[in-house]
Amino acid sequence: MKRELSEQEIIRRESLQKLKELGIDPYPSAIFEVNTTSKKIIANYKDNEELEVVIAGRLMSRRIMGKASFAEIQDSEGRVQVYINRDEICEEDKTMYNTVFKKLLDIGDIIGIKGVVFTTQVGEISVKAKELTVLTKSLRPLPLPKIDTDGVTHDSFTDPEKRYRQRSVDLVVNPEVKDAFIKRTQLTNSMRSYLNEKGYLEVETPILQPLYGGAAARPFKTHHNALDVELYLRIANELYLKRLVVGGFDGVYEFSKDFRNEGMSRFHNPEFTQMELYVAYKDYIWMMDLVEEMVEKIAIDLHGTTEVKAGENTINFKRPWKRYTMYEAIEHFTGIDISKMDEAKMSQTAKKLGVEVDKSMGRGKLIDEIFGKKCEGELIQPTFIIDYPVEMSPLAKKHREKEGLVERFEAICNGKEICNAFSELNDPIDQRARFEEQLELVKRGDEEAMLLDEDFLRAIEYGMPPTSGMGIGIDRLSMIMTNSSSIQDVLFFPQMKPKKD
RNA sequence: GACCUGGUAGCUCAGCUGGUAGAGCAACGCCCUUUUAAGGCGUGGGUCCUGGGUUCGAGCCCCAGCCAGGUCACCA
Repeated sequence: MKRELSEQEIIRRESLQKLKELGIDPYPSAIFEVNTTSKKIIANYKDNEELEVVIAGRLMSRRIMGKASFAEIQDSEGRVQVYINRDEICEEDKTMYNTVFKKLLDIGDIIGIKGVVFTTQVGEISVKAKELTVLTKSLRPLPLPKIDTDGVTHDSFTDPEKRYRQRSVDLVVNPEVKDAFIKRTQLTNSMRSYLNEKGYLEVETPILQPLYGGAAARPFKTHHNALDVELYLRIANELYLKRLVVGGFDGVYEFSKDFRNEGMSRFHNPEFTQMELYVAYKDYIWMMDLVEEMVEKIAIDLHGTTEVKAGENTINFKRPWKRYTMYEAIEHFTGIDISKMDEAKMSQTAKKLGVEVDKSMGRGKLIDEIFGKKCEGELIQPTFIIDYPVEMSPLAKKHREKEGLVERFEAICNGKEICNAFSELNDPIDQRARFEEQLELVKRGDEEAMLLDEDFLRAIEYGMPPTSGMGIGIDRLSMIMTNSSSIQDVLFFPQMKPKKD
């Protein structure tokens, strides 16, 4: 597996060798004690102050003018210019400047600078180097975008394939990419602290499961050698969290990586993150209030306001959000009241609305299709859609008043579902019947129908208190909160096809 | 999965109607002690995504494939 090295890589390896010959370790082990950052230097420097600093980072540009040079160092917070004068970093022996800095260092190398902050004649806050330390030699040339005085970027590294496949490089040369990921972590921190303040317990449940459940999706299959059993990667954590509610935890939540063996798109990655929450003695109406409050708080924590820009739209998470029943939403967007229609009439109506129908579709599926085609994309401001057909929701409790519906809601925002919740079905006899209906679907070839989980049924036969449960898509919410149009922009390492070569 | 677009130097890209493979930056060499995307002068660098085909001749045309992006479908 020998790779042909490019000219520039060969040169860098030769420089590496020469550094070693000069007795300089290109990969030293000792601590390099940094005492500030680029950002702090620029923010805090006052003229005429004798400020000694030690910084470290990547060498990102070099302007050599004989015996003096300017370079830019990029650390975790930004860049600062360094002034390197031959006679300031060298005593008698000028090797450190003439050979090491000018010849053997390359853009991308990680160096440490000890020096004094000053302002150049042109007025740029810089560090005058007194000591230069090689911390890591870089063996590959970085793609190197440059920004000119008009703010125009030249040679920017934008090829999405290369960016996603080589995120390390992307982060080095496009530091603004970091911002979305920092926001994403702030989002989960904000959510976690909200839930903790409410007294709910963060837990962990299995990713490797003998039976998958809790959602309608095709799973990834794997194999445990020692036990010689097939296992599945979880598609949801619902059934395990409910077992914990049976066991006496009244409020549990989990941030979970879930895995679905389905198509990919800018909204779908095979592994994605959800937060699921289950609270005993509550119902779905109560949960709507919680979702509103929590997401509003997240928007404020991240942006200092409830208004968030997402593409063309400005989304306002301020409470209260609009609430429509599914029938109301359909009537609102199509002008047709389908609530009293039978299956035949509804099928006709769907066809008229341009929805593709086939004979296998029951009433519930038709409603869902009409909603998906005619309403979901129109809902830009956060909106709750309430009361779903029972056929689509085998784990939700039947509606306390409305025949054929369940107590379920989704939160829709920017035309996409971000949250799904219901009053959890805790009647074990009904739950068994619903699983059996799902099994009928499996027999008819539905690859996404749920499996009957006997162990879960046994748990709720002991009695699960009335419970409200909710799942919220962290990737989708992150996309909205960071104004990203693709899920790949909020995942460090989105799934890509392996390169064949 | 379908359709559209793209894949050329380390990076960003040009390459006409099929006729010797190009530019800027980066690299390398020399000069230069406060510069600002790019100081000056000079030099080297290519599996034109892969495999077939047409042709005297293919980066360009044709076929098949790989990878990516977009749109749609699928995915509550």
